[in-house]
Amino acid sequence: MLHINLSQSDGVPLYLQLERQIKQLIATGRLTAEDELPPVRVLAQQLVVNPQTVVRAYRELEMAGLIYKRRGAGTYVSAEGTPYTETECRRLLAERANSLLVEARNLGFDLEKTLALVRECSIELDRQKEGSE
Amino acid sequence: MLHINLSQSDGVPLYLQLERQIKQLIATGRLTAEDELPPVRVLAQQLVVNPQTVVRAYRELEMAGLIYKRRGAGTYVSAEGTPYTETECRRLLAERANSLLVEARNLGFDLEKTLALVRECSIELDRQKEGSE
DNA sequence: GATATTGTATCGATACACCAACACACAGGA
DNA sequence: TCCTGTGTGTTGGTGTATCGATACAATATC
Repeated sequence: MLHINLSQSDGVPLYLQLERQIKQLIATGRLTAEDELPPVRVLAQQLVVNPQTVVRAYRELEMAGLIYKRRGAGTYVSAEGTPYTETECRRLLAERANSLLVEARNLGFDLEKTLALVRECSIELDRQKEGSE
Repeated sequence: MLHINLSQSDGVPLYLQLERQIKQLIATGRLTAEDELPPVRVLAQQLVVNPQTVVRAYRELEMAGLIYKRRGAGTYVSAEGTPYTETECRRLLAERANSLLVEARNLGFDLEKTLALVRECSIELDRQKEGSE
């Protein structure tokens, strides 16, 4: 069961959110060569999204060379995955952290208040995760 | 001169990015009642975006009661500016925090490591801020 | 071969961003 | 008083992207 979280309200297209998250799973080795991805219908149902949206994400990932598909069989991680380095991970996350911090600051949340919020969200995420496993 | 930054690549619709940032400017008092917003064409040129995109953002903000428009005159911040309640702020930030956490988790960062990163970024932001003031 | 499972193709509704032409408000001169 | 120019927001139309619904085609399994 992949841990993927899609937001309907943040404006980023669903297929793009999905594509990015799968990319990260591959990049960090949580999905490795020859691992099987869920069938489009299954993942679609899990994410409460149209199968075509998953198809779109899979297609983009295939074009990027990260996965390959075999009709009737399934979708698999290809061997050529090029995981991000630790440094790249930090850079990616730092960008997100920065936009969170800027927005928090604009809304009157200081650092400690923001950190507390992140902690709360983390607990909430864990709770959801447990419930679904 | 409003300093607003739109990203063409993060997937969020331009009008929505614009709308959110103006909302924040109002929420934090950088724009206050009766302040005049730039004409749609001017802001559009500044942001290198179509005037209609600004129109869209202004329209949404007007429907939210945050600004009002006078044809031939301009666009102004309305007096009733109550952009966000404390609850709404939390909800907004919680969404950002969630996407950060999901991405962090996917990239192999646990909670504590993520919090440490956020702290670092905050320090870095402060340093930049000092430099530019 | 028959059937289930998987990905694929096509179409429609809606949203986004752009472009061009329009309509209103105001100021200043005839 | 009228006209006209400039500045403002407004309206309608086009192309592309997103997302969904449905029917299709290839492969695996028995």
